[in-house]
Amino acid sequence: MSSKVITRFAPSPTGFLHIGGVRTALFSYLYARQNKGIFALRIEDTDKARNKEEWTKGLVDDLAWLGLKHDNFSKQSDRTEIYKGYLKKLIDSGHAYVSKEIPKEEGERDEVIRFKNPNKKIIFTDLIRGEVTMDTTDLGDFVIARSIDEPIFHLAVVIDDFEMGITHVIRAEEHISNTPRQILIQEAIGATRPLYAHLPLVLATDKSKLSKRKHGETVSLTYYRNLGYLPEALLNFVAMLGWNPGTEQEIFSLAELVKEFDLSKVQKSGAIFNIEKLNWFNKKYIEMMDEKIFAETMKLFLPADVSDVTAMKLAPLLKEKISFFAQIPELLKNELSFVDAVVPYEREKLNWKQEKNTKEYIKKVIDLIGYIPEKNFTKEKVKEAVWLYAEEKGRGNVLWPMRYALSGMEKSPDPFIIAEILGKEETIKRLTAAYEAI
RNA sequence: GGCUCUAUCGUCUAUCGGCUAGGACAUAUCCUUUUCAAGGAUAGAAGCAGGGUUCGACUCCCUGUAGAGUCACCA
Repeated sequence: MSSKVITRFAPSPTGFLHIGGVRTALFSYLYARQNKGIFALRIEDTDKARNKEEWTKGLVDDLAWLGLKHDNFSKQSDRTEIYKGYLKKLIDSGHAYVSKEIPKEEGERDEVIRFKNPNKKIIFTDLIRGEVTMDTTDLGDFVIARSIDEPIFHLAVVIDDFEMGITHVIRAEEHISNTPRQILIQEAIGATRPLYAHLPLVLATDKSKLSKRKHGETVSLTYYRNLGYLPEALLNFVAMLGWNPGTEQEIFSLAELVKEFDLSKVQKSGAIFNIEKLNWFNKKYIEMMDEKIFAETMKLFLPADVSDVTAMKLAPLLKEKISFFAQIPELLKNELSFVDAVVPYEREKLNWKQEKNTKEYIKKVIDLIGYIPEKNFTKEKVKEAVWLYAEEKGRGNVLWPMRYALSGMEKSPDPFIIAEILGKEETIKRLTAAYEAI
């Protein structure tokens, strides 16, 4: 019988879900799903001093937002009795002992439980790195519990992985040096050894491990979530950090990742988190977004004073411009500020290059679009009304002043879409103002 | 410092002994275009160093170098 694959993601609730954690969770999820296995979420909250219930909620919520559904959920704080049983057995069998200590720091006990280190060489196979050998001698008799009721990380991990039947421990590279001592504990309690896969680290631009202390809030998923990055884009981006299918495909849905992901193709070296690439992925996913969903999401980032009608007209424009939603207010304030009011402009700039007949062109444009019924004032209709004339007189000669009169800016979207956004009345008003100014 | 891991364009990476070293992001230029953006095209840009092994090494081995991780009564 081949045992069913069971993977787990085991964060500690001491802060926001870390971007590296996102990838660890994703790879564990992918591996479980592609093998029709189980993906477990386990909250490692043995350190009472640092944990907060709200972080647990945040972790669960973030994972749900990403679409990484877990099949079962557990919390180490619910399992102290179980650890206690193992701890007793370990002490009775001589694998562990109560040790008198001299507390070095505040909060430290004068009595802890240490593991009796057999001081041997541990060799384990890592699915990504191959064979790793370490001598546990230099570990000494390490602490496995603060007291009989308070196990620490190493003990709890081993017991849980064993009891939950975890077959594949997929975790970050920083745990590689913890593995030998965990294997020692496994052997002492008679647990089977899971398969290990230590993922390369996600690095900051300076090549150091992304850490909250050093790199601030930009290491948390929440940060990107709040900026309006899409979960699909984040997942896709993070998946390509350290893994690739060996083909030239870059855009992958979660379902495709489940199909294509290959643990043995995971990179050995750390990957720098490159925001530019994330932006590119996110832009691609925004392009693929359904219009309605885009509009709804967009509203969350729109300043309160933008009316729903204007918002709807703005949507297609914004959709092709932004990389992430939080860029919207800034865009509205600068590039798209003409929506609210005429931007004061320089009269001479109404002329396309050295053109002298601008006044005449503007007049004609006002006439042409005047025939369009107000309720039918769309960018297609406006273009239709003006296009032939523009072709005749030279597109630049006609369209540049039209656009400049409407936006007051040298760079802006095309005049037709601006006209639609402004509406007939405002469009004619602005064109007339330009006509009179020149 | 000990232990461990890692090492191809600026960044993410392909190559599992045959390479004119491929792709993507970013950058630059050009085209398209009323401007911007988008789109299209093109360009520049890499095998850490030194030894082996081999007909042939980016690929395998060794040494060095560099970087990272870890050395808690955190996880």
